[in-house]
Amino acid sequence: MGRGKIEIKRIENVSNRQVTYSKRKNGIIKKAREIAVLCDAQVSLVIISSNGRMAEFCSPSTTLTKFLDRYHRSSATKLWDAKHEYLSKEVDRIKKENDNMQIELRHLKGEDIVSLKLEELISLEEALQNGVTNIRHKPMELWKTLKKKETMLEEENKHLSYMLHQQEMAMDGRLREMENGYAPKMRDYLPQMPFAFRLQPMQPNLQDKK
Amino acid sequence: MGRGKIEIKRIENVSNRQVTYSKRKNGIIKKAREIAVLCDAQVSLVIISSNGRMAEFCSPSTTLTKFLDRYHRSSATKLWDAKHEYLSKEVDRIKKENDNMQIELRHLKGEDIVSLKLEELISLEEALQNGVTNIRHKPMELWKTLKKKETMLEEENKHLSYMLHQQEMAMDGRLREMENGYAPKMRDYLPQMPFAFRLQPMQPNLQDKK
DNA sequence: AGCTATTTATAATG
DNA sequence: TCATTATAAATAGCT
Repeated sequence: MGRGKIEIKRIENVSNRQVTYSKRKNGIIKKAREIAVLCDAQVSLVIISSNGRMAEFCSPSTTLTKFLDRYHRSSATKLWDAKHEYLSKEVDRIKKENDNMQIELRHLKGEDIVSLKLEELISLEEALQNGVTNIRHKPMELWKTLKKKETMLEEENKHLSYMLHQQEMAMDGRLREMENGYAPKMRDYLPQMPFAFRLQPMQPNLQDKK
Repeated sequence: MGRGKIEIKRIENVSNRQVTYSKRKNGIIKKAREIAVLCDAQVSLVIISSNGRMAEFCSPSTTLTKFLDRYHRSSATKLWDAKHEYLSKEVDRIKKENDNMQIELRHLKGEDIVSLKLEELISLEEALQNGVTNIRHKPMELWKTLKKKETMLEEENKHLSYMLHQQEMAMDGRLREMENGYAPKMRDYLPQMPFAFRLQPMQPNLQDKK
């Protein structure tokens, strides 16, 4: 359509090319508007010239974004998704990491532990015990105190046993001696003996010991 | 360009509209290809008909994505960024959540606690103690066992003290009785007495108690 | 779908 | 760049 027919191939003459671009750009935009109006179609047309200038047409009441959303929905291509793939994967990865930490947290707080295997439970217990140990050594101190109390009581116990043993021996020795002599058999009236003497209490004062 | 001139307004006759759409769609796509080739331009053309079918042209060697990247770069609009905004914010939000959980985990594991305030430390300790309590009650059982041992030992202690007391009383009573009679003073040779009698051990077998 | 009269777009030119 | 114009191309209405 012009003074002469032209072959459809790149126009080498720069100014000729620019002129043709300008004319045809207007032409195609007009056509885009016409088809949009006449046929009630949605049209997105973007043209970038060889020197980088951009022109666009978008059918009325359609922003390019809305339009591309629709494009995405009706198109089988996943070009749009490809652009989002990295971010989406990142989101998924971090969400998974999040979930695992949530679970670990819940376990450390002692919730939801029925699902754990025995080994997991053991290492979890270790982790907790370490936590207990490390946090200003407070729980550890309680633990040590209790342990110390135990040791102390055991020693006290041994001591008392020893004392009791010696007493019994002494007593028995005396009784045997007496059996050969004058006094009645001690064993026979030990139970009925009055409880008259005050004894220094042998159990330690647990609160004062360190 | 046709048998008659037409006004550029929506064609009400449906089949007419569809025919015109089909013809003009081919025309505009041809024009798009021509301007792309002739003028070395990049063209994106997407048309969606009123009945939802989509047609597109994209200049050779330009995927729509690449094209839109270029569009984005040369355009002042932030349409593309807007699409990314949600995902980016999501990433940031979850990363922050992640960090907080990492910190909480470290604290529960007893690391990095110098930075904590006292109240935080206390509630952390409580959380840990709860964890210890709840995990299959194992630490709790240890705790209870130790406590039970303590109670047991204390009772044993009392018992032994009582026995010792009674023995001493009995002994003292006997000795006083003897002092008035024939035997030498018991106290004076108690220490040198032989350890001949076997005594039933009074301390409980700690392993067997429940 | 084709055809074709007619309109429209535009290449060449000034 | 802009206007003109000859001519190619597109297409409305018809079959």
